[in-house]
Amino acid sequence: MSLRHAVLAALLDGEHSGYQLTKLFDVGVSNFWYAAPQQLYAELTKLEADGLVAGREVVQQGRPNKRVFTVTEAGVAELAAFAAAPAKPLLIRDDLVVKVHAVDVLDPAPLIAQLLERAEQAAAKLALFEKMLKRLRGDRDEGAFLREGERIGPYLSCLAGCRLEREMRDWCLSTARTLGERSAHPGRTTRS
Amino acid sequence: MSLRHAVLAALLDGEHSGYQLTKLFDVGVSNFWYAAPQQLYAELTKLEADGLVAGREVVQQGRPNKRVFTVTEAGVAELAAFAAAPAKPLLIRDDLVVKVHAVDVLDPAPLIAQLLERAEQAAAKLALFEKMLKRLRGDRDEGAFLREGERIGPYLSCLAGCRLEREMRDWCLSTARTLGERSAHPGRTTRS
DNA sequence: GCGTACATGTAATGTGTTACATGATTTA
DNA sequence: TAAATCATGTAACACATTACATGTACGC
Repeated sequence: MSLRHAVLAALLDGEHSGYQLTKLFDVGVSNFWYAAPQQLYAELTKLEADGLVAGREVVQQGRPNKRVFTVTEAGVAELAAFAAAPAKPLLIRDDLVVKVHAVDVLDPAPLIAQLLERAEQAAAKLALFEKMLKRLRGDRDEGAFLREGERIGPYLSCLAGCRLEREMRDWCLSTARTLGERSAHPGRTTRS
Repeated sequence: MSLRHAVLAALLDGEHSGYQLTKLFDVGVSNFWYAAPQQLYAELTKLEADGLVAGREVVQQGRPNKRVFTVTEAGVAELAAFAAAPAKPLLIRDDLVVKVHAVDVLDPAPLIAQLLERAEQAAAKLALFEKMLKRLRGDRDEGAFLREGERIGPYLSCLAGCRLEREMRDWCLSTARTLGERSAHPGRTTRS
């Protein structure tokens, strides 16, 4: 039941439509929550019915109209209750690491390809996150910004995203290298 | 539908009962897949029905009997098909980072407590993983083991777990410090 | 006798994913 | 005119979580 809190937290950054949230949650790991587009539309409907967000129609030229949402006072209260409650443990599920775990009975070639692809995706996200950090802190350096900035939440969560993506990239690259070298010099008994 | 592959991968490490898998998946992030106990029992039943694992009754003294499972040839084939298919993107969901994202409208005190608690948990897991790495590589150094070891999959996935837990620990500590210092010296306009 | 660890499940509920459906407007 | 982006949803299905249920055996 905490998709709603993730949505509320995302809406603190400003008014957004369902579609815009889709994009934010697609980059997603930035705020450590993944959600599919359809989940977001459904959740926004529920949140509005519960009075935690307020919707507003925005008429656009050249594009379909959209509804943008803001967090209400009740929404902030809900977030406060959520933050005070004990945090659930991190939920993580990753195909790729499972495959690597099983690599000894598998053909390593497709895995190496997938690791390199994932490394690239991670590098791209990292670049995106670092750009966002720069934008958030403006001309201040990080220390000063974290001491004096008015809004540091998104910056701090983005730092977490950076750490994750950096490690993901490096792990993928080093794992791909290890597997590649073993394929090139199979100095051990072949299994299967 | 890849809980089954995570289970198959875990069973490559040796015969395990449902209960034992419960413990492995509870430490869990080591192989980057979280699953609740009830999921595992259900999945094992299905896997056995599909012929991907073989169960064997183990009679114990002083304890209830248990059924342990091994991956069959069909199971390995299933894993191979899984590994060859494109990997799904990493799925991550973390309450705690969502809370930090929203910290600017919240009371930071309970959050700081949660961050420190999480840091401790991460440190404990890291220690566990590092012990496991030592056990897996034996007396060889890492480079030699990765070049010459016969079974490196679990080692590589455990390295990923180490990276994640190390970063989680450091991020939690540095975020808690930042929030703590701001509470101590509120040199900015108070909101709300 | 009580709590903890071992050991395994069923059933109900809640959440998330996938497929389908629609339609405007912009760029190639 | 075909594809891409913007924009929002419904419905069916798959999956995960929670609560409940049961029972052995060990150590305190």
